[in-house]
Amino acid sequence: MVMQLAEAKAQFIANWGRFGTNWGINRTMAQIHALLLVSADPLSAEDVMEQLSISRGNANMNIRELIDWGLVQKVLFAGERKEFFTAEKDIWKVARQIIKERKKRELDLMLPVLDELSHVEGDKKDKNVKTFTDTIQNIRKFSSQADKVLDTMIKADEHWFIGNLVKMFSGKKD
Amino acid sequence: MVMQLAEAKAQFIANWGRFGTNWGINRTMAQIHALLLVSADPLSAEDVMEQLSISRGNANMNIRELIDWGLVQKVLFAGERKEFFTAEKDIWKVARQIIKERKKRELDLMLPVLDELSHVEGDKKDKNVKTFTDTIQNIRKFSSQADKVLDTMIKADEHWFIGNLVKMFSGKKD
DNA sequence: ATAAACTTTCAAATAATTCTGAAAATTCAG
DNA sequence: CTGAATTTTCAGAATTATTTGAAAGTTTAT
Repeated sequence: MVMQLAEAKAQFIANWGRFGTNWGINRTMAQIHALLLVSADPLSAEDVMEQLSISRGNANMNIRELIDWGLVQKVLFAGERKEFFTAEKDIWKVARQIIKERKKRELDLMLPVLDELSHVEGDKKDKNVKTFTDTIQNIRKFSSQADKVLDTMIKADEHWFIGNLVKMFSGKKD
Repeated sequence: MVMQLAEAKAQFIANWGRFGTNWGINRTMAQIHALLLVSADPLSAEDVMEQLSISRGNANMNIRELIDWGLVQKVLFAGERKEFFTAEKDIWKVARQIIKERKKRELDLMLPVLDELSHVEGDKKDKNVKTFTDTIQNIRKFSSQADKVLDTMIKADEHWFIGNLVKMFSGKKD
């Protein structure tokens, strides 16, 4: 079955919105992002309000949030008073930006907490103490490995990264 | 500063819970998971209710959800009528299980939608049509690459996987 | 079969999040 | 400056998500 652009766009926006809620992002923010991803030209706040049937305040706040995340940019046109907004369309760049921000907001906050928690006072023979310290260590090790891998991804060029993964995954157990 | 076990445990549970909400998981579910992660022995529903000050219904529903996710198992003791629960403590296994489930619940649902959306009717010269189809294609390509990488991770053994990543990231631009 | 022990369900209550829209603030052309 | 155009703010409303707890359901020992 073949769709018209308007219907396909609506579908994409709805799905991207639903998807977003699984990632701690609110539905509207994800929908605005989706709308900008598939719009050829920058849109004004009014365009966004109309196309998604949302209020001015809501549009404003969520656009600001998208700008904070580095996923959307302001665009100004000569002679136009209004601000317009556009989204980065290269998905590899989008993914890297999201990884970068989430790492900053989550992993970088979690690591010091784990360090703190690894100094627990108590009898090493107590199995509850042992389980606690072992689990925290385990998480700490995992997290700092993830930290390194993510840092590399953030800096990586798409082709280099994907090329390496292909090499890695096609070579079986080498 | 050195903490007592009880305090450290409370801190860990609180942080893991806060963390979870960024991942589309509700706070209580993440807290129960945290509690089980640092408990040496399996806990009963009552233990969970008491230690987290939550109701029976809440404990029951969230434990079931954790079981659905494959992160928690029921444990029965001979002669005991009550059910007990325990969590997998190896974080690499936990991460793989989460990847597996999220892939099933998200990526596997998204891919067919993207396929559907890639058949848009319309003038190829229309830049809105072009932007739409290009963006969808871009996302599709990215998603199916991610799909392959995640499948490999799900099957991978920790040492093989980490070993390869280290090789990949220490070799610079080879 | 009975009943105690335990688990599950789910309607209603509560809490958390998101959204609205009008007012305040800002910007800028004239 | 002035005031029209535009953006930002935020208290209250609306919506959505989570939690409670009592009743219903299930299991098992006797």
